[in-house]
Amino acid sequence: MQISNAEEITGFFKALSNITRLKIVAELAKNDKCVSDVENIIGTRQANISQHLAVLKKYGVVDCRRDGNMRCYFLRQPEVVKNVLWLLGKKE
Amino acid sequence: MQISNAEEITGFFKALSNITRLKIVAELAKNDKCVSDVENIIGTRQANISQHLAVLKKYGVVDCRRDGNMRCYFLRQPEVVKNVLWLLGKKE
DNA sequence: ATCTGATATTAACGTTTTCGTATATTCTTT
DNA sequence: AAAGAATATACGAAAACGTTAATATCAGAT
Repeated sequence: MQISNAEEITGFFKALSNITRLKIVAELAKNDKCVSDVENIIGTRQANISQHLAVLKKYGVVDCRRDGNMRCYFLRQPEVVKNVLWLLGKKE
Repeated sequence: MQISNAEEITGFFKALSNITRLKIVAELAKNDKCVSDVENIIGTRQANISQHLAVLKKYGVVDCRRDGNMRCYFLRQPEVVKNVLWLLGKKE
């Protein structure tokens, strides 16, 4: 097992190491969502959701596009994320 | 995508979100190793390696067995770990 | 019983995360 | 232009993390 891009990989893990961000990512795995959608589902303050989305974006897990005055967030590598979560869900 | 055991999953990510621990895990994916083996390969002080191994153990990523006065560490779910790392290695 | 090698634990300290509050930005509508 | 809705950013306090150095533990050999 060779780890070439270790920084990138630890970044991915860091991004998903917070329970709120994990929930956000699990939601985005279903479909793209704007910030207020996420806010309603997760039940956390808007500013905090935005902060977590910024972290996820910083580590390359998500990206977003404008849609009116909303921003629509989506997974950059949906299949990778889904497979990883599936593997861990199956764990023991 | 349903996340039932979110705590456990974020724990796994937290465990692997540090570059030293990622390296340790990548080494253990090759074969089991005692602390001094890891120390030599990673090139970090013994105390630090032990601490990181303790974190990995706390989050259920590794476990260990005694072998004389050494401790032999190994991955608890080698296939899960290998598959996750493989997926991320293939990213983009 | 003591010494030694291997590993673990603890304390201290600087750095990073997390989350709240407040404020700013940007687009849309009027 | 002004107001309102949606989102982002700034800042500060508390908690968590990472590293080093020092010390403790524990199994095996003498």
